[in-house]
Amino acid sequence: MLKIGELAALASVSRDTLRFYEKHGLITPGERSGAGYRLYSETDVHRISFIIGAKEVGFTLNEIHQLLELEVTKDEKSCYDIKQFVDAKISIVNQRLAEIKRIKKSLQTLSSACCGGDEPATHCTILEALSEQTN
Amino acid sequence: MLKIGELAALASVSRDTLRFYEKHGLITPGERSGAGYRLYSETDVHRISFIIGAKEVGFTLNEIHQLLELEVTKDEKSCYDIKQFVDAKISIVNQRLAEIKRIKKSLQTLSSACCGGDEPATHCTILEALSEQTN
DNA sequence: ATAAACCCTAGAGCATGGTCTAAGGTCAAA
DNA sequence: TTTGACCTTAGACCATGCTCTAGGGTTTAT
Repeated sequence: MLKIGELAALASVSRDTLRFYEKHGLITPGERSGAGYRLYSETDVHRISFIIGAKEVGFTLNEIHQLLELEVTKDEKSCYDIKQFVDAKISIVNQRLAEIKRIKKSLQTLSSACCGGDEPATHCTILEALSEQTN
Repeated sequence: MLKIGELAALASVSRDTLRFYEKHGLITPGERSGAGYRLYSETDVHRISFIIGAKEVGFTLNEIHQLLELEVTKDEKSCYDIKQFVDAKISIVNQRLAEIKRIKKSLQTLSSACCGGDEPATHCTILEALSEQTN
């Protein structure tokens, strides 16, 4: 059984983060020592590593919550359910990707229209472009 | 001179948003009517459209603040300064882009390793992959 | 025995970009 | 004149993901 600081070190997160995850239902309390210290089992360690893995691939804590429910009830779920979940996330990520690409393009258009020279920016094309009504 | 609701309609933002921008120093008060109503001039309209344009190309409100300062003092700035600012933002956007692409790839790897079939997810490769220690 | 290092709780604070509420005052039309 | 649509303020609230503080108890090493 690990104390919170030990698990925190193991998982490279802060103690506060672990308590935060607990408060938000991502990781269930487990046991407590006589003095009220949290004690983490193997299962808890596994769960934390699941959370961190999911965070790393871009799931929000909310989505991880849902994933954990899928995991807990996985014997009643099909692979199809799980894959659907991931695919839905992929399409969200695709939207964000498109949005960021759009932004990048706009910025590049701005930048390349500007001479970038020494002259005062009184009539800088960048500032002028930003002032234009878009709606 | 426009009242706040008129400018809000014109700019397609809420009245609250305009007051919020004012509170955060993005748009200076301008005049007030006898009853204390905000009155927006042509210059203010121009400024709002600048803010909205900048938001649309992906600048944060903080960055817009800096851009507005550049705009106000543009006679003392060079095109070089302005272009530098935009280019710095482009490199931030590039980082975000790379991060999102990484996430997308991870998700696709997860998804494509999963059979997606009817069988119970007891040994679903997705859940297993998420559980693996990454550090 | 005492100080350092750890643990606990509840709750505030941060950054981002607003939205909403309460409790009022004002203005225009019917 | 009274209703409804508009305006004012200060401050609370939302989501996201923590981080920090205050005020306390415990454990461990010297």
